[in-house]
Amino acid sequence: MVGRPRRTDVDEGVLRAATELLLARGYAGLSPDEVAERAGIAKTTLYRRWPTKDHLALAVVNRLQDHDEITDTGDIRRDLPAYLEKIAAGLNRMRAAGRAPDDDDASAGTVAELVAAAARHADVGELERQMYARRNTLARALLERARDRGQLRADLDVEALFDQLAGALYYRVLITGSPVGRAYAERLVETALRGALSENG
Amino acid sequence: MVGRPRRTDVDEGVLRAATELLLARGYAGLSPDEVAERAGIAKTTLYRRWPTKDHLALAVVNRLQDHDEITDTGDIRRDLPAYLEKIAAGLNRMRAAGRAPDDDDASAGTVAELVAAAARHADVGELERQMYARRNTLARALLERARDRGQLRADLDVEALFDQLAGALYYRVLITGSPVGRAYAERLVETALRGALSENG
DNA sequence: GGGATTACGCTACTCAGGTAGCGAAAAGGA
DNA sequence: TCCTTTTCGCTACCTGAGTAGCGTAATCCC
Repeated sequence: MVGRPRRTDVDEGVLRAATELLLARGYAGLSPDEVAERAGIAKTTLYRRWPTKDHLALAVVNRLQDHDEITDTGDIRRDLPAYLEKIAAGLNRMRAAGRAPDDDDASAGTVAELVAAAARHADVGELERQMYARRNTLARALLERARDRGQLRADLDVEALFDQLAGALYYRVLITGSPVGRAYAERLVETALRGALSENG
Repeated sequence: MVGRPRRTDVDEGVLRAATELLLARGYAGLSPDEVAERAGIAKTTLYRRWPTKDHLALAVVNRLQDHDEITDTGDIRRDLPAYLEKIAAGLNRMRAAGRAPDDDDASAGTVAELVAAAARHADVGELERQMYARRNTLARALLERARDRGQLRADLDVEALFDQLAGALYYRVLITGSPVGRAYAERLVETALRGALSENG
């Protein structure tokens, strides 16, 4: 490596400042100018590391993700709602970013902006998908173990099932604005596990 | 009514121009300046009718929705995939807006921008939800008829089921970037109808 | 101790979405 | 006819995201 090295403390300072701003004022309030000022660097330096505000915002959210482990008690009816609730908690945190504590409008806030960011920049989309990938791998493994144990159908379409569960959560947050919580996670799992057909359907 | 009346032909001209731009160049290429110019009006007039670009874009998409009727043959296994396919077709059309015919990257394009627009402006969100409401009502009625016929469980959670089906489509378009089409719609319905549990689960 | 190379900070700039303010035009009502 | 009201078009402006270009600082290599 040749040339002047990057200051190693800049990334952390920037992400700290950006996190504060994003949580306090939401996506619209995340101003690159102000982040640079708070972090004590020049705006051009900021842009050298994160080429757009969208990139910066994703970096912030990525760092905020708790690297949740999955608990596998052996009973899919317990483990699955618990895991969905974790996903929902993450969504609700992002949904709440930048608004007053008593503000319960339907807006999806930061979640929606990140989805749009992924659509605007191919590389942001790529990173975002990697962020989800670990989580999805865990969930898929959970389902596959339950299937191997004989609790779930041998010919179950695991991908479709997981899309349905995670999808319903995102759908409510992004599209309908309905609440997602423990109770809803349980309804979801119950509906998906039992199926919709009647005995003679 | 007093005062100078609005020109009645402006709305149509603007929406025509905006539709052309949105379909040809995508959301980022939908420039209010250019729309106004093409429609032969002043930019300030445009903003008097649609207060932001997001409002304008929603108006365009709303007009593009085909007011699809639902077909109810009496067999939910046929009707449900058919209906999901219609939703998917709408999503794929928006997904394709503004890109080259051979461009099949994962981006959600206009769909994602509309979701973000709903998050940015409460009234846009409200309108968007109304747009979905009619569709959801139809689907819910379809499911309820099937339940009343005895094809679906009497105690089925219709809301959760619909969230799962529609949610999976949106999830793939917005989050994972996977394709949604006829084949996927059928996997989805099959998985949701049969349920995930094994016989002895 | 020189280059070569890369990062930093600064100033100045572009570009797009959106706004302010004003004079003129098109109506209805007295 | 004149007054009020509202729309229209225009010019000028604001704001926030992002860029160009330059002088200077820090490092590696010879």
